[in-house]
Amino acid sequence: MEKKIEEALKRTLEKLKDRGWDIPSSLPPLQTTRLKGKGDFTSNLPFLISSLNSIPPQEASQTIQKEISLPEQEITVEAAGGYLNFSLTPSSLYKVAREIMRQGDSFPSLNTGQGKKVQVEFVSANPTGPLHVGHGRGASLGSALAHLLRKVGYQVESEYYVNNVGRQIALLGESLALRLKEMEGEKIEWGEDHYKGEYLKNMAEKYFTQLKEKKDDANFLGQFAAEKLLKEIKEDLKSFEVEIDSYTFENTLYQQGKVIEAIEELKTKGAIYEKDGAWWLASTRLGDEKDRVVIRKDGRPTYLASDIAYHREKFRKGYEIIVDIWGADHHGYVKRLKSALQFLGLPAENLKVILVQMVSLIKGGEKIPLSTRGGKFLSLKDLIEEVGSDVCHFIFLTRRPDTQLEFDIDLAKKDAPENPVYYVQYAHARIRSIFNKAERKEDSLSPAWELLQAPEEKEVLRKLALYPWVLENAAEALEPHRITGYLQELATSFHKFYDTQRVLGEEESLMEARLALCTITRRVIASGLKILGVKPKERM
RNA sequence: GCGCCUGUAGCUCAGUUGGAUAGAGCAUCGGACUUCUAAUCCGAGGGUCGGGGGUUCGAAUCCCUCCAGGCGCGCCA
Repeated sequence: MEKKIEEALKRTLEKLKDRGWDIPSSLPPLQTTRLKGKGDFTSNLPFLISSLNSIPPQEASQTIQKEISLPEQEITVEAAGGYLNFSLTPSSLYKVAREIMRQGDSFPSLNTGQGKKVQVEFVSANPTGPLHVGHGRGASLGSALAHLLRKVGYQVESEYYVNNVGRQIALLGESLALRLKEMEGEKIEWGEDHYKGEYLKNMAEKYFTQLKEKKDDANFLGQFAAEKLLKEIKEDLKSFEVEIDSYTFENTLYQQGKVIEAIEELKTKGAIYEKDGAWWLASTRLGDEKDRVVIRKDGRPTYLASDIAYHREKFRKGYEIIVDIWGADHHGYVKRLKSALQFLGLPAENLKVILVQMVSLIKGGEKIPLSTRGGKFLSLKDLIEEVGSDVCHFIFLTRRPDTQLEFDIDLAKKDAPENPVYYVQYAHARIRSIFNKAERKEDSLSPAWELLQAPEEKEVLRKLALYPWVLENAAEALEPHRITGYLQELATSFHKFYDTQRVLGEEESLMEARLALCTITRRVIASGLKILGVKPKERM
C-alpha cells in the first residue's frame, strides 16, 4: 500500500518539475502517522517543496493534494499544514485482510531483498568456555535478523566463526592440564590468563581416564577441550532455538592458504609494509588511529590477518551484504578490518557491523558480575533453564542493541503483567481459545469483511495492514526490535477489540467475519514471533 | 589522555533516520468479570528528553561544549 503512495508522490513530483518547480532529489520516507485521527501514513514532502520554492507549506501541500492521483478506492489524502495525511479506506483494509486470509503464514510476500545473498555472522564465541548471557543477546539478534531478512526476500545464511587457533586454545589446554594434575593431588598454581571456571574441572573429571596419559600435552588438551566445548555451545544454541547454517573454522583458513593469499594481495596493493621486523597494515591512511601488525616479528600472522582473510572469503563467496554481530568490546576493531577490505578493493560499506552492548544480570535487586576467565558467570544455559528461551529472546529483542541491558531475572520469571512477553502471547492464546469453543476451523471461513465496521475492528485491520511496512523497514535498518514493538501494538488493538466486541454467539455472518479477523491477527502474531524466535502459546 | 556506545516519567525502555500535542509497560491511585481466559480493558497523576550554546520554518533526533555511566586503546583473540 505504501508503495502505491510513494509512486503517486513521485509522479506528482515529475508533474511539478515539468512546470518548473524545484523538487527534492529523493522522496522523504513515508511515516506512520503519530497523531490519532489523522490517517495512516504521513509525508512531510510539502515542507521540502516549500523551502525549495519559497512558498508557504500549506500551498505546497494543497497543490500536491490537487495534483496527486491515487487509487481512490484504496487511499485518500488530506493536506494539513505542511503534511500530507494518507488514509487507507475501509475497502483497502478489507483487501489486506483477504490477502492475509489467502496467503496464510506466507503473508506478506515481500521481495525487497531480490534474492541477494546475505550472510549474518553471530555469536562466534571462542570455544574456551560455555556461552554466557551476552552471547545470548547476540544470538537472539543474529537469529532474528536472519529470519527477518529471509522473510523480505534475501537469501540468507547464518554463520558461526570458530577461533580454534592461537594463544587462547593453548591457554585452554594448559588450564585443563592443571585441572588434571589437581585431580592427581598435585598442588597447582593458576596463571592470570588461565580459564578457572568449574567447567574444566568437570571436564577433567569426566574424561580423566582417557586424558591422564596426555596430561603434559597441552596442545592436545587444548584441541580436545575446544572440541568438547564447541559441542556444548552447539547444544546451548539448539536449546535456545537458534539455527546456524554454517561453521567456519579459523584453522581451515590457514590450511587452505587463505591467510597467506590475503597477505600477499595486501602486499601487492601496497597496503602493508615492513617495520621492526614485523608487517604492518597501513590503516591510518584510511582513518584508523594507528597501523596494525598483521605478521609478527616471529613470522606468525596475527588474529587480524586471519580475520581479513576470513572476510575476504566472505565477499569472494558472493555475499552482497555481510552482517557481523560483535560484542561492543570489539568496537576498535571495525576500522582496521574495514580499511583492510578497502585496500583489497572490496566494498567495505557492505559489511555491516552491529555492536551489541553488555548484558548485566540482576537478581534479588543486585548485579551479578560476569567474567569468563575468572570463572564466575551465569551461563546462557542457566538463564534459559531459569526463564525459558522465549522470554529471553523477547526481552533481548525489545531493546536496541547499542544500549546496555539490565536483565532482571526475577522479573523475567514472573508470569505476571510486568512481563511484556505474555501480553502478546495472551492475545494469541485468546484467539486459540475462541476457536476451541467455536465450531469452526480457521481455514473454513468465507467472511463478509464489510461487516467489520466497529472502530476497534478497523483499528486491528489498520495495524495488520502495517505489518509489511514494519518488516521492510526493520529489515532495511537491521533492527528486529521494531517487530517486538509492533507486536505489542497489534496485541493492544486486539485486546481492545476483544473487550468491546463479542465473537461467539453473534449473528452467523458477523461471527464469521470476526472469527476471520481473529484468524488473520493470530497469523500475523505467529509470523512476527517466529521471526523473533519465539513460539506462540496455544494457551496460557 | 584518545576513541566508540549510552543518558527520555519513580523503574525498564520505545520514539519510523529533522516533523504535528514526546509514547508504552511496570509501579501509584480510581473504575470494569453471571458472557469467547481480568495474564485483559477504561480513566487519573507523573517530563527543564543529562546541562549549556548553536544550525532552521521545525531538534529527543544534526553540530559544538561540559557533566555522568559503560566499554575499548597488545606483535591476545
